[in-house]
Parts: sequence; structure tokens; C-alpha cells
Amino acid sequence: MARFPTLSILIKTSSSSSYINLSTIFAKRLFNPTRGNATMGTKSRNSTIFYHLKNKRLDEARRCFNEIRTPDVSLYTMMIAGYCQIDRIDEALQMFYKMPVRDVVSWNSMMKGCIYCGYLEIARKLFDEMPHRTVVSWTTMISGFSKFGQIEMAKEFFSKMPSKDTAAWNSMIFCYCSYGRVEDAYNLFRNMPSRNVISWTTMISGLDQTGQTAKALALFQEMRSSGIEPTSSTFAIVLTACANILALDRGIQLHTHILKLGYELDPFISSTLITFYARCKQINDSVKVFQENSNTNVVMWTALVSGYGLSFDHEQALAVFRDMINVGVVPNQCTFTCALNSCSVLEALDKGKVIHSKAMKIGLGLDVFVANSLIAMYSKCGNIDDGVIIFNKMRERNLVSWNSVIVGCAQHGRAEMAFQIFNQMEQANIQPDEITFVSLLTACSHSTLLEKGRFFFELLKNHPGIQLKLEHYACMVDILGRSGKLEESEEFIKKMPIEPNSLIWLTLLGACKVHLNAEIATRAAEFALKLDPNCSAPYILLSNLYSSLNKWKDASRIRRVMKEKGIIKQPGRSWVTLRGSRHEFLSGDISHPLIKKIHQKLEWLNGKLKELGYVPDPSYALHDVEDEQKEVMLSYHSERLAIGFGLISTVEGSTLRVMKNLRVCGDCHSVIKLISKIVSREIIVRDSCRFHHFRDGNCSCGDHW
DNA sequence: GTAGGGTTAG
Repeated sequence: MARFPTLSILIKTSSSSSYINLSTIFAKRLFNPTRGNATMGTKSRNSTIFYHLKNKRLDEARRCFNEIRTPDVSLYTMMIAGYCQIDRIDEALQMFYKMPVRDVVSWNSMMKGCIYCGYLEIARKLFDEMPHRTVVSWTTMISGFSKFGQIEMAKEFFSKMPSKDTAAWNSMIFCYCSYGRVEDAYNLFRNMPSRNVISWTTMISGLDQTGQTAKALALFQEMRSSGIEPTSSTFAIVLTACANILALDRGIQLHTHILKLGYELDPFISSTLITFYARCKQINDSVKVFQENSNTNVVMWTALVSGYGLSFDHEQALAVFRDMINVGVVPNQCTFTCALNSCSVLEALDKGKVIHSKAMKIGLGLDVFVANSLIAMYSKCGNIDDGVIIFNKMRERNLVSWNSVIVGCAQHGRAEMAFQIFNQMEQANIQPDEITFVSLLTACSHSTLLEKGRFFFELLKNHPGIQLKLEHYACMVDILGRSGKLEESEEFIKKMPIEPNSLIWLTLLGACKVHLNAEIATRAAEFALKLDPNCSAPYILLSNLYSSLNKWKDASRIRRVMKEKGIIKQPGRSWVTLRGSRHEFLSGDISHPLIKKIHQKLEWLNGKLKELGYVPDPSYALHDVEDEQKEVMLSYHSERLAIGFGLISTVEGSTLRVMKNLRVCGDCHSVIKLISKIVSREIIVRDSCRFHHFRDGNCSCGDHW
């Protein structure tokens, strides 16, 4: 990096008619410091200050500033702005009050600085104190109120200001848009005396951000028709709108337009294009945009990481993250969020841990966004304890932090901990939202806590500002059903103020299976199938229920109907991730290279199981339609193959993590409890519903699953 | 190079 500004800046000295390069002056000062101050002209001293201000080196700027006997108003103003930009508001204010003369620009600057540093009240005081106000003073205050959500104050100032220019109108439009009041914004937009490209761009963005993307694009067309040229900001916004509704062709047209105007290397445009193509499932075009821009920055890299994530290629997302680190680009909060999200989806605990340590090194380990992602990552990778540790360490938390840790506890069967954290949340005066309640109710259903469930549902119903959603009802149906209150659960569905979906009925059906109630189950299955005729779950659940009741004829009738309708059950799959690679097993799978050793291990385990008095429950073997055809024995269910593989491939005593796409079968659940005792290891199984922690012959779900 | 209005990654 050059220490001084390059040759582009030339100044004319007073003593000579020739032009002298700035760096020569700096060099002179550097090599001859004793002469420097005395011989330096005001102009060059100002240049030095500008240079330091630009690089945010305020102390050095101040040293030069102090050498000037009578700095003019503008120099003071620049120093003030410089202090504010690096959050040194006290020094800015001191300097402001020390100035011999203040003009309207310095007042406005000081107000802006206060707002930037979060001191709206001081800005307001300055506004009231200042001798003369211009339209800029008023507009500065309007954006200040807007920034802190004081819309009514912004409105009041806007109506009171003696004259308004376009920028003033724009700031009020932006204020409304920022808080979702697009109608109000649109009224102003239509009624303002003259509109510039910023007015149009602001309005387009406001419409898009409130989900009115079609209107936003129409407004863009109208803007074009009225002869206004878009700027790079406009393009960024309109491209985002296209991405939101996956309007690929429209976006490609914009891309052409962007190339014509030469905006393609603008970093804002590049990153927007990357995301646009990724969302439209054209990741190769994202890569092209990235590669064609030689000035990549952290946002563009992040856009590519997230782009691969949007394309469900999380392996590649993490590869891009690694490349980025290798070329020396420093990730920020957003990059970590994307990369950790990919780890969560891949359930790649090891990679997640590596990224966690990177974040800590950079000092972002407890950043609220990064920590939230870490909580989710640890929880989804089966390690809720580390998620809770991070949550407890956080100094700043937002609603997402609370929700992430509560949902994590719920999914891992830590109901008590979820409730405790919720209590803390209430004590901290943090308002819960829909997701908080889904998590709490999930915790109740996973541990079958009927009274607690009723309590939270009542709390939710009476909570102002929270709308009850299908998920809440589904949880309550589950809680009632699992508690054996099948009739009440069915009544509850019938009294729901919103239309139940198939999931609601399936939930009731699942509970009927647990409590072997064929009558309600039949009705629930009918409703579920009416709403989603091609779903296999009602057939499977009903057939399994009949099998458990030894009603073999009914069971096979259901399976026959299912076959006739061509409805296929999703095959059961289980997998273990070891050193970054995934080992997946289907039921009765013999394709794994270590299958012989796996079978040996399982046979050895079967012997030990028998010694413990375990008798297989044959009814579970009949539950699986596909298994029946393949003559697969219970002991070769996919989860057991995965566990057998895990046991022979990992260190004795270490925790084993297994993932499954469906719910763990009842027989396997009993067996895995015993296996955890036999091999003295913790086995964590994540099935389609939740996490099971098997340890010493027990499971964290307490058999409520 | 003294002040106000719109933009990118999640």
C-alpha cells in the first residue's frame, strides 16, 4: 500500500508557478521534520488533514489541525464529521462548542453526527438551538426520526418545514417504506411536485419489500417510460425484485441493460447478480459474474457462498468459504451465517467447529448473528449442550437467539430447560413471537406434558399481537393426542377457527396409532387423504395400527389400496457422517464396503441383547411395506446398519451421531437403548421428528415419541 | 475533501 496519495493530486504552490506533486511535499516533511511545520502552507496542511480524515486517523488529523492558527469553519466541520464517523462523539461535540464561528453547515453536520452515533435527543436539542435552519436541517431530523422509528415525529417535522425540496419528500417516503407503510409512501410519491430517480428507486424498493413485487416492477417500467435513467442502486433493487419472484428473463434483460451502461463491475451490482442467478437456479451464471469481476469483495464472496446454499450444494458453499479464507478475504458476520447454515444442513459438526474457531479468532464468536447461527448449527448437528453454552455466553441477544436455543432444547427433549430459558426471557422483558410458542408447545409434545401444554396454549391465545397458526394447533393436537385425550383432540380440530390441513389430521392419526384407537384413526385418515390424496403417511400409519391390533386383513387391505393407487412409501434411510463423508444405509442394504464387518458387529450385539432378555417385537417387521417384500429382518433396519457402521469406525467411548429420514421404529428404539448400555456409549439419533439421546439403557425422549 | 434523500450478501 502506498503511504501517501498518488500522483493524481496536483496543487499549485504560492511561491512558484510550477506544479508540485503532493507526495513530494509529504516526502519532504518525512525526511526533514524540523523544517516541515514552519514551511508548510495552509493548502498542503489541509491536504494532509484530508488524507488522515479519509483514513480515519483522527489523532493525526488533530495534530495537524492544532498547528493551524485560525482554522476555517469548513475545516472544523470536517474534523467534527471525522470524529462522529468513528463514534468519538464527545470529541466532536467539544470541538463544535469550541469553534469560534458556526454556520448552518456545521450545525447540520453536528446533528447528523449525533444521529449516526445514536444520540437523537442531542440532535433534536441542536436543532432547537440553532439560529437558522435550512431545508437540509429539517431533512436531517426527518431521517433521524425515521432511523429510530419515530414516524409520527418525522411526519410532524415534514408537515411543519417551511419549504420542501425533492430530497425532503424522498426522506419522508423512505421513512414510511422503512416501516411497511407503503400506502402512505405511495400517496406522497404520487402527490410530490417533482420526482427524481431517488424517489422512484425508494418507492420501487418499498413495494418490493412489502411483497408487492409485481407492482414494484410495473413502477420501474413507468419510470423508464417517463424517461428517467436508472442508477446502479435502481438496478440493484429491481434485480432483487426479480430474484424474489424468480423472474429470470426479466433479470437477464436487466443484466443486458447493466452491461450497456457499464455498471457490471459495481460491487453492489455484482453481488446482486450473483444472488439473482443463484435464486433462479442458475448457479453457473452466478459463478460467471463472480469470475468476471476481478475486484471481488467480501460481499461478493458471501453472495457466492449463500448462492451455492440456495442451490442446495452446501459442499460447494463450504468449498467457496475455504477458498475465500485461502485468498485472504476476511469473512464477516454474514459470511459466517451462510457457512454455518450450510454446516447445519450437512450436519457437518466437525466443519462447523472449524468455522466456529475461525469466528472466534476474528472476534466474531459472540456476535449476535454468528452466535445465533452457531446455536442452530450445534443443535442441528446433535450437540445442544454446546448450543446452550454459546447462548449463555452471549452478551447481546435478540429474539432469534432466544428462539434458537428454546427450539434446540425442545427438539432434544430438554423440556425443563426450554421452560427455564423462557422464564429468563420473560424476566428480561423480551416479547415472544409465534416461533417461541411453537417451540414451547413442541417441547410439551415431545415430553407429553399435557397441563403445561394447555398452559402455554392459553398464554398464547391471550398474548396480544401473536396470531395463532396451524403449527400451534398441530402441536396442541399432538399434546392432547399423545396424552390419550383422543376425543378431545378430535373435538379441538373441529373447533379450530382456521381450516385444518392434512398435517393436523395426520398428527391425530399418529396419536391414534400410539393409543391403538382404530375408530378415530379411520376418520382422521379420511380427512388427511381428502386434503392430500397422494400422501403415503395415512396409509402407512393406518396399516401399522391394524397390524398392532392383529387385524391383518385390514392391514393388508390398506396396503393393497395404496399399491393400486400407485402411492409409494419413502424408503427408510440412515446415515453417519465421518470425517466429512456421509455413509448412508437403506434397510437391508449390503452395498457398503464394510458390510461384512457391520453384520458381524450386529450379530455380536444380537447375542448380547438376548443375554439381556430382549425379545424382538415381530409386529414392527410387518409395519414396513417395502421391507416385507425384501425379507429383511428387523436387525437390518437402516438405523441399525448405520449404528453398526458407526461402532466399528469410531473410537470406543465416543458419542455416535446417526441421522434418519423417517421416525425410528419402535423395536429399534428399544434396541438402541440397550446397545447404548452394552457398548457404554452415547448414541444420538436424529429422526424426522426430533433428537433421541440414548445413554446407559435410556433415551432422553422418555419413550414419548 | 464542510450538511439532507435510494443500493448488495442472511
